[in-house]
Amino acid sequence: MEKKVPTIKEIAKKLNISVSTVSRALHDHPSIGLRTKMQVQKLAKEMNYEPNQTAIRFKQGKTFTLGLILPNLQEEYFSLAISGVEDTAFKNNYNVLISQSHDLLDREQKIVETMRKHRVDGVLVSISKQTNSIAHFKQLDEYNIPVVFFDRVPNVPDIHSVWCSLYYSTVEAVELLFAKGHQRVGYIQGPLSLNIKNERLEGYHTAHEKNKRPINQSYIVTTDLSRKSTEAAIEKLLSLNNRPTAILAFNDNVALDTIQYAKKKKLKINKDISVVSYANWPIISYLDFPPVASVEQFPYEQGSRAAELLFKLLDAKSRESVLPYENIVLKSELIVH
Amino acid sequence: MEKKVPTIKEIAKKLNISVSTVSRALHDHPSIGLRTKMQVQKLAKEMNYEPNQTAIRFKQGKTFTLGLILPNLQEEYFSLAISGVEDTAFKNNYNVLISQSHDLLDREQKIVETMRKHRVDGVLVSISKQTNSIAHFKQLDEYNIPVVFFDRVPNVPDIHSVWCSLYYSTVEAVELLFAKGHQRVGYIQGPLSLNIKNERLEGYHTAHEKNKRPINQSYIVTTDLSRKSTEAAIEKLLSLNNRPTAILAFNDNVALDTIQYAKKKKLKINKDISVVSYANWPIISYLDFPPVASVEQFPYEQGSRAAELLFKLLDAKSRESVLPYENIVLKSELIVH
DNA sequence: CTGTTAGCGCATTCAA
DNA sequence: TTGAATGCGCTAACAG
Repeated sequence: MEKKVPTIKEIAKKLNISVSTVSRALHDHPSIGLRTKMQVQKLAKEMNYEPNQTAIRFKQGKTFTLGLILPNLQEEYFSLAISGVEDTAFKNNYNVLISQSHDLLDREQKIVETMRKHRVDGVLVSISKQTNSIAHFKQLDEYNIPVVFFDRVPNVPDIHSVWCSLYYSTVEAVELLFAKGHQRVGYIQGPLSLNIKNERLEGYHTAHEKNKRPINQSYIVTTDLSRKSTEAAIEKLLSLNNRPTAILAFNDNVALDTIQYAKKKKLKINKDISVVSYANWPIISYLDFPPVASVEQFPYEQGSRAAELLFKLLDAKSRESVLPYENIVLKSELIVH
Repeated sequence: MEKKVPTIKEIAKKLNISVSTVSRALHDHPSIGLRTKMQVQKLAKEMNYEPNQTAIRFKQGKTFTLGLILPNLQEEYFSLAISGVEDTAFKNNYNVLISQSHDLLDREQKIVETMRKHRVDGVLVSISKQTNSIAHFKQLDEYNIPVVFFDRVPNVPDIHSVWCSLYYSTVEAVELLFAKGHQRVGYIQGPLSLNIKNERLEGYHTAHEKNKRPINQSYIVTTDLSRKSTEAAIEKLLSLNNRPTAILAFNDNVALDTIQYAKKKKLKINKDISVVSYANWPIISYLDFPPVASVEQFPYEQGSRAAELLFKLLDAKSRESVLPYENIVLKSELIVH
């Protein structure tokens, strides 16, 4: 009942040749006679021979698997990144082992441990919002497992990374709001751990400077991304004497919470208050009053570029060479709705 | 620079004992002297010994990996299912290899091939909407790789499956609409391939019968789940003389398209027309006019139950026994918003 | 209670 | 151009 999976040994026996010849024939080794090679390949196909991956992995000391650590899978943003990683991995005949940190540092640390034990060949990671040290990733160096950070990248030197620069789009976004006549633009920033490359804030500043507008520090508030915290933040903004008429929200999630809260407070969206946001979820097209614009960060491309970089590192490693740290920066785009 | 990973051989040498003794000691084999066992375990810890998974996989002829095939990862629904599968897999020290069929039959077939080549120990699948034959899954039987279908389950005998029954919730949903005074309830059904266990339709019928309402066949329309098709379907309903005042939508996606289209046609949601839907996306809480109710299908639980069933099958297999086909049916719940 | 041995499937080195 | 032999790390059958 169980179909027996053939091995090179059986092919060898049937053809009365040695296993090494079979192995070489199957790999198009140059020093194999055309006749034998053809014979072997023909029989292999007939017998439905398929190399035993577990054996190869064992022999090569590689798993042909890369670990992908994400904060979560719920956000479509990350699931698009997965597709980018998977497509690239597939092209390289690699598997992807996905794990969610659920934005918890200790889970992230455990995942790294698990992946190391499973001997993944390399790791791609978008860090959790609690991650304030990357010691657990640095530890992988000792095992010669390369790591590429992407999207959510820690602000430390000597790492490989791929991320999307938000600076120019942010300037553009704030200037768009100015152009629409908004005098006072608030900014709801995310947790500091995710803000280390504070490009949103820099862009916010630049836009104000370029347009000779003063910055009111009370227009800048912070959320830890929980709904409650976001509501507290927006509440702070709305209760100001001269409250902002437009808001730059850390991401679409924050934007949604902001919009909902503002509506609850009887504010008319896009009239009393406008929102610009980051991420560009497809879902926002279903909103009655969507953000006026979104900053697209190309998660699919970030994922595939990160995977490509990782394969470059793996390739170098197999040639016993070491590449310098590389930091790839993509450019975001402002999408006006 | 590269940290050398110790093996049992080295432990054995250091203690002047044999590798098999080390192996047994590490596995708490009963026939090992307490002293030696302690010694071994102590040294192993000191040396940071970690068993080489690739070697074990090779030796055992197992990958300790299960394949998970999903239509896509974008829908939060499926990402919750992933979490259910992963948590259960983790408890069993298994890895999960995830792939997306993107609702295409040929991709699904290729994925099955790939997973077989990678020698996954078992497969979990929620079929694509094009899947009209499960020959590619049946083929896995010959390799003794068990398959569990879940959520989107084909309507054929002799399979293992886990799904969520929608019948009672659908009756409840339609009766809720009746109770709210709706005389005419339309139904936008999905593609036939996903409708084989037509529980939505059955529930729709039952509710009408129970309440002695005739069924108007023109109130039942079909979408292939693309936006265009959904719009055509709702257009059909809205252009009827006696158009429905409430709609049962195949899922939240269809519900969103329906609501948006109705708004475009200047209908007041929840007044001129109400919607009930399946899936209960968190996102709908952000809508100004969400569906009046949703049928929750517990994707996380479906995923974990499916994984548990698969492990039961794997366990039986390792004992050379074969279990009868099992079909686990969960019950959906109507969530009124 | 412990050691010896064999072997999983494959790639590869060395020898012919 | 091909074959024989080796070993990757581990488990388990068999022997003591």
